[in-house]
Formats: sequence, C-alpha cells, structure tokens
Amino acid sequence: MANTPQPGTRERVVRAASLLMQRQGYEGTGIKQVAQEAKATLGSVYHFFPGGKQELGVAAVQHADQEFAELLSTSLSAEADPAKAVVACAGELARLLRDSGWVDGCPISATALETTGRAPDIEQAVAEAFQHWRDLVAGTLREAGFPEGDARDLAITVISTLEGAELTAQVAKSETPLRVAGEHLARLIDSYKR
Amino acid sequence: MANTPQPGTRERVVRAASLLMQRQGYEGTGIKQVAQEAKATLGSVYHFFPGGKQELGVAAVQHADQEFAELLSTSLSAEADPAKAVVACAGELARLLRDSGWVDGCPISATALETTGRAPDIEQAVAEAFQHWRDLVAGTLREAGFPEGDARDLAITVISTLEGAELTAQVAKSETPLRVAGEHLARLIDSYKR
DNA sequence: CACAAGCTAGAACGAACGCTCTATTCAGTA
DNA sequence: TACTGAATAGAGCGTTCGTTCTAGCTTGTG
Repeated sequence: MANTPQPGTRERVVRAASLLMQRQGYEGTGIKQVAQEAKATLGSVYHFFPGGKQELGVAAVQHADQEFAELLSTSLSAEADPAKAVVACAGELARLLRDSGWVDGCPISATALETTGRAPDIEQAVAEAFQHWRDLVAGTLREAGFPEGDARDLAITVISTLEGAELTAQVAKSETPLRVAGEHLARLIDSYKR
Repeated sequence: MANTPQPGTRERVVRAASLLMQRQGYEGTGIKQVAQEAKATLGSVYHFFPGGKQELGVAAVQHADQEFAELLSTSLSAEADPAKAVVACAGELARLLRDSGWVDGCPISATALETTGRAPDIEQAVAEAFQHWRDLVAGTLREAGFPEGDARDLAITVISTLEGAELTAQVAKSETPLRVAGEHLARLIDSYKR
C-alpha cells in the first residue's frame, strides 16, 4: 500500500482536526485551517473524508476517544487502590491542562456541546466515547472488588466530575478544582469500600 | 408611557443571544440569527452592542449567569438540609434538560470552551459566573454549619460535578447521570457532617 | 514501459459571516 | 413648531466558510 512520509496524510489530518476542535470547538474550526495545520491540501481532506466536515468531526472525536482512553488506562493502573488511582488521574489531567497554558481541556466536550441535536453522527461518536471511558473506570472498580451496581454508578460520577472539574479548572486557570475533585472522588469511593 | 413596550429591544436581543449560544455555542451563533430571533434589526444590535459580537457574548453570558443563579438559589433553599438540597437541584436540572429535548444544558459552557484563550472579555464573564455559583453553594453550606474550608471545597466539587453531569446527561440523553451525581454529592456532603 | 488507482494540488463557487454605513422614524424638550 | 439624540432599518462591504471540480502527480503491478 502507498506509504506516505511519516504518519501518513489521513492520520495527520485527523490529528490536526482533533487538536483544533479540542481548542476551538467544531464550528470554530475550518477545514482549510485543518488542512493547513496538517500540511495537507483541501483535495486530500475531501479525498479521505468525502462526507465533509461532519465525517471529519466524527473521526476527530473517535481519535480523541482513543487517546483519552489510553491516558485514563495508564493513570488508573498506576495505583492498585482505585481511590488513589482517581486522585492520580485528576492530578495528571491538571498537569496536562496547566502545561498547555489552560487550552487543552477535554478533547471532545466543546464539539459535543455545539453539535447536540444538529449532527447525529457526531453525537453518537461522542456518546460512545463517554461510554467507553465510563467502562474503563467501572472495570477498574470491579477488579478492585466493588459490586457491579456500585462500580457502574461510581464510574458515572467519576467521569462526570472529572469532566466538570476540567472545565472549571480551565475557566479558572487553576489546578485547584481538579485537585479538590480528585480528593472528593477518592473519599466517595472509599465510602463504598466497607 | 415611559415604559418600553414588551421586554424592550436590548433585553430581547440579549435573551435571544443567550439562548442561541447555549444551544449552538458562540461560533455557531450568528448576529443576524440573533437579530431575527429577537425580532430586532442588525442596526439595533450594533446600536446596543457597538463592541460587536464579543460584547454581545459578554452580555449573553452575564444574563445566563443571573438566570442560573436564580435557579440555583431557588433549588438550594427548597430544602433545609444542604445534602437534600443538592439532590433537589440535580433533579431540577435533569427535569429541565429532559423537557427541552436534551438541548438546554449549561447555558455558558459551550461558549466558555470555544472562547478560552481567544476572547478575554468573555473568558472573564464566564469565570465570574462560575465563581458566583460556587459562592451560592458555599453560602448554603456555611449557613448549615459547615466550616469555611469544607464549605468552599465542597462548593467547588458540587458545581464541577453538576456541570459535568449535565454534559454527560445531555450527551447520553438520559437523566441518570444527573440523578446519580446528585445522590453521590449528597453522600459526600454528609460525610463531612459528623 | 504502460496504465489504472490512489493521492495531491489549488482555483473557483455560492452562501454566510461580522461589520459599516447612510437614511429614516420616533420621543422628549424648549 | 423646530430641534435633537436615540433607535430602527437594511443594503452592501470584504472576508471566510464548506464544498466542488478538474487537473496532475506518484506508485505498484502487468
């Protein structure tokens, strides 16, 4: 198969789209800007994504889904105790957010909010990503001995709270909301442990 | 006589902008669309907001800030026990979200995410709104006898979690994330009560 | 070498964008 | 009645948007 130099054009386009949509949202990101950032041409973008901006948006969300899932997996498996693992995870998110100058928050929430009820394909990709992340947390809790129901409920709140704390931290340009949320989640998880 | 007919043009414009930006985000909302929805003309919009779209965005965020603060105040004062009050608040958010057909989530988060690092005026208005909401929750907790430090930390997590759960619920088109988050927040608050 | 398929390249289109501008109407005061 | 500033009205500016289109370039296989 044709091997293009380095990551390949399609991959570069998806990566650029994902990053730009994370920072500027879906509507705020132009296809020409994506092409330029990816060092590709407009023709290439429409070659790989004949469905246009929506199809590119779906690919960007799915890419972000995978990347964030890896970050989550790594953070969660760093500690055996799930409560401590969540604290570590929140800390890692805080570090990444600060190091980016408070611009790289959740990679899909901006896109999610802009497209609800107006782009079903993207909506579904976003829903699948959230479900995917919840499953990772629920799995970690289940492995640590939490009963199925508790694990599922806690996973919902863990992801929701991390999501909200990341937004809050980004807006306040402060790590505090993520740190505090991490501690509170640990406390909540521990309260189910007995 | 000196009373303007109906809500007045400026008020109608701000309300329309706030609603549209809540649903479509900042970039996804056009000034002409705002004018049309508000039954105003382009000239009127630029008469009241000579600073253009950014100034209108700031006004829309501030309007949403006030509206959400009222909702928060009402929900929180419905119950004497702050833990139960948070549950009631989450339930109210879930109800409103469902009744809107899953489109009316947090009124400013889409705008917040799209404009971070690119529109300082809007960024500041968003930060002030979040701070405002946190203060309301912290005040409720303080009145219920929680020490200052606990009240402030809990308020951070309560707002963050409600924010994240609302996003999660919107994406999943389900009340469950908000309901579960409400119960977990109550449990967390109670754990500080002893 | 030939040739199709995969990929790159960018000019061009109509529509929509934010915004400016001039003209007109309206309300209150002198 | 005449004047004035606020408010309304919308045509039109230059730009950018998503998208289409027709070429040309590369590359693996016959």
